[in-house]
Amino acid sequence: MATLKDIAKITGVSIKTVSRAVNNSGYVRSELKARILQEAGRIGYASNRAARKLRSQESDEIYVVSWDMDELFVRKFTAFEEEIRKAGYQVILVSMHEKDSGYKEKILKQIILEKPLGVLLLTGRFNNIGATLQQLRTAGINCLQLDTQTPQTEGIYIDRGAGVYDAVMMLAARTLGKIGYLGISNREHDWTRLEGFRRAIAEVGREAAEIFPPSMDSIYEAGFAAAAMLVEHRLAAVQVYSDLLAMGVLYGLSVLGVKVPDDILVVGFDDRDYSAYASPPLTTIRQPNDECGALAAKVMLELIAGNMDAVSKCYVVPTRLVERASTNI
Amino acid sequence: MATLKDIAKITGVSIKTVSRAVNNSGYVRSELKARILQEAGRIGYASNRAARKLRSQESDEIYVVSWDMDELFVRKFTAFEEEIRKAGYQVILVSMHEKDSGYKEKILKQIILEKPLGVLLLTGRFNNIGATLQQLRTAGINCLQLDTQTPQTEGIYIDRGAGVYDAVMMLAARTLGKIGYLGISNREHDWTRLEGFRRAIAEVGREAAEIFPPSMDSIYEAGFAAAAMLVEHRLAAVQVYSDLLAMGVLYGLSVLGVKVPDDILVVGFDDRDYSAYASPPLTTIRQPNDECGALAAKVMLELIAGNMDAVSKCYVVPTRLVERASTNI
DNA sequence: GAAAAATATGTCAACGTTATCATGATACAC
DNA sequence: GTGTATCATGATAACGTTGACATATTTTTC
Repeated sequence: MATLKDIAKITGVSIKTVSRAVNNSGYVRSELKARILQEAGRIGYASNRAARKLRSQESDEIYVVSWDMDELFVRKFTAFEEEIRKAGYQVILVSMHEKDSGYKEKILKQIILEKPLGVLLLTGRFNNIGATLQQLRTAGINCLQLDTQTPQTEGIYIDRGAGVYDAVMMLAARTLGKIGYLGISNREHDWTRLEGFRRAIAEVGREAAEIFPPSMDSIYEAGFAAAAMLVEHRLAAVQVYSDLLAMGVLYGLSVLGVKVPDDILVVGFDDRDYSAYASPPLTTIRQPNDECGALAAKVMLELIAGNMDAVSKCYVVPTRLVERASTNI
Repeated sequence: MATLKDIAKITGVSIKTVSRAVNNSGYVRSELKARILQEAGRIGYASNRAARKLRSQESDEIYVVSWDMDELFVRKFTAFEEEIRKAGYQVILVSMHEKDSGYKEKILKQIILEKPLGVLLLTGRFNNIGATLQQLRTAGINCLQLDTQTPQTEGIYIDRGAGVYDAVMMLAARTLGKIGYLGISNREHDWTRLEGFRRAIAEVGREAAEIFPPSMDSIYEAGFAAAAMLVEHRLAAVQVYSDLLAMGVLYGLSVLGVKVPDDILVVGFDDRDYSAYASPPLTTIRQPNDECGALAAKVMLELIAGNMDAVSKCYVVPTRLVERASTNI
């Protein structure tokens, strides 16, 4: 492998000068720099990351900590990774899908030990994400969470209320009957969606119903069971809490012989992969996970650049309504 | 951060002796070693990976190269990652979802430059995966592919033919009518499934049909359009090439007013996340992606341990039939 | 035209680890 | 008792890079 020493020997200057040239730091005559860079390219020089890290005591690695790698995670991650890699840094993914709880602490210690350039917590499942962030910050590590669930004073937040508002306004324009909201019980972050629903209903002055199915083993089953409730309420349209719940609803309705969209319009939330493949394909409110990932990368790069107040801002990302057959009368 | 030097100072021995103790290499009096390790634990010593890599010229990093991170990939990856991390190595994920083709070569060069302990190619989309493997091997890097698609003389391979055979035998036991196979055109690796279908049909001596829908923009649409073909053939049951294709089929059938499973039994292939959420939930042949990932880790660890012929073996992994409502008469 | 500032290069040491070689011990054989 | 393994430790030098500091040279400033 080619080293700075090799280039120094070839060009007849000191190692330090070569270092300055390839790192674009300090002063080097532009003509000399050009010659050095040319030689470097010729012999295929690439900086030894281990040596650089050892000496400079700073790394070019950004850790992404995940809990479960579902598709929503993947969308965020790939967007983040692409942006970070473009900026010349390394992304290291660490997943924590481990059973015992001590594992989390162990991994976290390992990460702090590596003194990475940054850490992105890409999971809402940290039972104490605030404390973890604090722990990283006191260790002097740039860190960021990407939760998007709860409205926050800082961080990246998807405006779910506005998404639901838009969808319900669309439903109101397409039907004359009663519009329902199918939620899930006991979930705090359901609130933002419900708020959007109420705002839209108040604006159009339409008859409405808020339905909360009893919780079951799986969200899908809850949706299946809830289909009968929708029929009872004689809804013309329904906004469902999530795509997964909506999938259950679609199955339940088909078993009951209720046609979508002929008898009832259905809108989901998330835009999961499967929503496009449902029977019928599901209209849904797309969570812009890729945008969030890219945005997180941007904030991280700002942080690395020393712009510390980038993290204390609140970024609100809008959703997008994706219309498919389930609302297409 | 605590270093070997610190421990040496405390215990009053040389750095090298401490190094020997913590690395369990060379000779150290057992009583002294115990004392050193105790001190190391007390002050929270952890080996500096950068320094170790620089000096020893060998790393503890295993790269995983992916193309697209779909859920099947995620299942393989998480299983692989867990096993490798348990063995004390680092896993670094590099995704190549980049447009320009030169990108692949660039990343590959970067990886080789890092001289990692191993590389796992976790993608079938390398247009020349054999050459890439060769390139890595000549660079002296332990490497492995995890394609699972095509039957190979070496590597890990999912026995798709046997999976389809099992499913069709189940269908034959549940119905008396004609059984169909819905494939996709122009795909070489369709062959293994078709072979399984034919073997089962030959065994039960049942009337059968092999149907290949015209290719469309998306697999899902192709399935939707193919529903009519299934009806024309008056099939009692159908084995579909993939879950995605089957999702289209289910939608097409529902529009045509054909009931699943009352009028026709449907079996997919893959066990994607969405299959459990279809209308009705889809019986499918599960690809054991997690097992494959764990197996790949095992082979990789063998390779690292110097057991070079571990990679030249062929590992065949069986599928598993997951029965859901779409075949539940 | 002298002082100050910017430009341009080099020397040396250090980051924390491991490899090489050297040096004692201690044990065992003949 | 001498020779040869085995056991046990240390001194020193790397690995490739960058930081601190030194030293020229050129340019700018008043």
